Amino acid sequence: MKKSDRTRQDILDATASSLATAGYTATTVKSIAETIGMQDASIYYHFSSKDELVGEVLDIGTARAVTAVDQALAELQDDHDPREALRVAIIAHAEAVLGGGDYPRANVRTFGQLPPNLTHRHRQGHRNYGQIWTRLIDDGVESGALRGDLNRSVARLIIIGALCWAIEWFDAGEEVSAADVGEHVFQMVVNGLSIGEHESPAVSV
Amino acid sequence: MKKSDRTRQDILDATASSLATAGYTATTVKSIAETIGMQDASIYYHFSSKDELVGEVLDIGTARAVTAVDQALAELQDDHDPREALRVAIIAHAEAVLGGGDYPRANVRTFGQLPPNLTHRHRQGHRNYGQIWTRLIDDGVESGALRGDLNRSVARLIIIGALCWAIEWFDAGEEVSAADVGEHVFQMVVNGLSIGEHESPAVSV
DNA sequence: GATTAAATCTAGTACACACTAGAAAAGTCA
DNA sequence: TGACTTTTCTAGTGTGTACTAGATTTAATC
Repeated sequence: MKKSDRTRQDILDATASSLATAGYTATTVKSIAETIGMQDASIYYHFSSKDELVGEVLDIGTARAVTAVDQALAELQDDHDPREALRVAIIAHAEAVLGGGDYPRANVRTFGQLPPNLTHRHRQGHRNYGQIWTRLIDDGVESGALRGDLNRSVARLIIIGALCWAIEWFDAGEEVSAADVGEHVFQMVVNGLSIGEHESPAVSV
Repeated sequence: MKKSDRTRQDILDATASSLATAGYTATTVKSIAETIGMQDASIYYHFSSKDELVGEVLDIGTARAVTAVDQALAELQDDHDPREALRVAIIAHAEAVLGGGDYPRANVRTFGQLPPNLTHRHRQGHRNYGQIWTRLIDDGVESGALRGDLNRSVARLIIIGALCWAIEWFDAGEEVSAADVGEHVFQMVVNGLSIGEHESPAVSV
């Protein structure tokens, strides 16, 4: 492995870490360089611009989240309940984004803070990720395991949103683990907080 | 009403609008001034700093969200179901943050992008808002209407998170209204997506 | 060990930002 | 109208940012 590759990796790691904890604006080229003991100008030998560097970090983050969910789903038995698939995916997402490394966390943390060109660059990746969840919900509804009276797209975004927002309050030091958060989201959005019979009033959307 | 008060209000409005759509970093003093046809230096006659101005916008946003939820709860009948209180609060929050004005939207949109001093300044406001929801969930659990096997704090944050993240995808132009989003969140977290009996496996947290 | 290539540093540029000082204009009221 | 206050503008400062050019050092190769 060339020295260049190692340095490049160090830069990516430092950037992911900074993005995950400090956000996009507070992640400056200078601060990244300082973290790994370099001059800021040296970064540009490895990356053509800050946004090129950030973009690569976000690409890695997306890929890792997708891999985590895909892998968790692949380990399911063939005759699994669609609810179980949703549960496994939710927990995998929670662990990837909350308990996992800096890359997926950087992705969620900087969502909504990125300059337009970076937002646009990752639109397709987000769409692809969304489709995993669309399929899970469609399977559930069509097999009769999940309610069909709700807007599936809205349902999908609510689940992902509950998980993504957790990054704002989740504290790895506390007694609640990333998997616990996932389990709670599953319990709430699939089984519901309510005790007793559902009323399920019609929601026409 | 003095001219100064009118101008001051214009500045606040422009700031709220910019924060709600562009976020904290992209909201510059110059851009605010341009919106209302002034020079950027003139802003400082009315506010001592950018963060003082932004802080005031966020204070107003918090106050409006609290008022919206409080008011909705006050209109409930005395013998209401605790689930109905939760429903009303969720929908009120959704309408305030998604369908309402720029001020509450600015609050949610800039969450996680603010400099430390502003984050600290609004910690108490967020705590107060959280307590409204804590009480709603406690009432539900203690009256036997809601499950008691989940961590109530996590449950509260998941509900608020699902609602707050909606600001990232909600499009006022589409056919799904802010109240629809609230109704969906309620249906999911309270009644659940699942059809049929709950399994409710024990979650020990 | 000399030669070449790779990697980093020094020293800058240009620009956008929040913010300031003091002059100018606009508004108020006798 | 004239004196005074309030509000806004012009013209700047200083700082932090991404980024560049070219010299310098470090590593690899013969």
